[in-house]
Amino acid sequence: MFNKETEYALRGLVYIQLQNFDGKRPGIAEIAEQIDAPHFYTAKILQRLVRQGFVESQKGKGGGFYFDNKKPELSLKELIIATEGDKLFCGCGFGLKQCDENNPCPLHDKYALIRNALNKLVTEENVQSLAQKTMKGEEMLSPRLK
Amino acid sequence: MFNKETEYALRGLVYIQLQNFDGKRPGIAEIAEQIDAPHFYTAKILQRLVRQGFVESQKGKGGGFYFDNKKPELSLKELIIATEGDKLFCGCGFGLKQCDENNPCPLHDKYALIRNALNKLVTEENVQSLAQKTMKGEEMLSPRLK
DNA sequence: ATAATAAAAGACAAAAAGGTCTTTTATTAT
DNA sequence: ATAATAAAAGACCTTTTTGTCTTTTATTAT
Repeated sequence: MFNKETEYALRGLVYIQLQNFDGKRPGIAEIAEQIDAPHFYTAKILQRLVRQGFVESQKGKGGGFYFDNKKPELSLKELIIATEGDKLFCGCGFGLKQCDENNPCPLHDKYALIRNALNKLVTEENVQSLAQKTMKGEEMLSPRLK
Repeated sequence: MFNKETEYALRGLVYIQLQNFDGKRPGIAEIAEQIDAPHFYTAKILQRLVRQGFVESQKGKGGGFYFDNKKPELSLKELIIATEGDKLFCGCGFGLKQCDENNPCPLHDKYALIRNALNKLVTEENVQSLAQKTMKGEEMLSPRLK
């Protein structure tokens, strides 16, 4: 469904938030290892997210990544649109440039229902809500990490 | 959602079925033009589908592509799995190798609902049912083609 | 038989996605 | 001040996806 970049970004950010809850600011090496993602690629992805203002970072000793509590929660939709665009949320299942109720592809009616459900999911859920689930329950960020 | 290969395969096969209903067997050039897809790439994709037995072809004068009426209808699920694998139907939204009810990622519960709905859609719908919709109604295969 | 036709096969290439690594810059504890 | 630390920047590479084109093979109408 999502591409690798989105998957690593999702897992990475949730891990950062999870550590933040605990008063810690994890570094790249720790993050990549814990979410089972390629070290340098994860670094590159997080750098982009920092530049876009989705997450903050601190250089130097004791540095790492963290969320600015003054900023609103980061919805999955914002994040996904930033990493892979909005095709998933607006695009036609058949790949038509123009496809809507008035000019539907043969898949439109049923596909639109699923697309709407997906929209709802990524609008409602955010990095913080997912981190909370991981903290409270059995949810996990990698096969190794509880 | 789907990759280009899947999109072209879907549109191409529905167009073939649509023409078959009309007693015709369209050739590559016609198909590619009508579904607004790259000529040679469409050819390559259809060749693969022929080799896999999803659709039939006839070389030489008067040749073209057609469906074998003796074969069962071609579900979208079979087709999609052939073109891009089953990640969409089994994979974890977070990209975890192992993620299920017992060992869920933080997105699992809500994501599984959507994945199931998608499964239902592609299991119920098939190339023939989509072609019928296109024939009867306002559904279209390309912005140009009704 | 022959010519015309149309798919099959496969080489090739551009673009995008995914990934690695080194160097630079900023920060901070000492 | 300095050394250690950690992110930022950016060059570079590999693989996959997407796309193009030429040559070959099969079929059929004549």
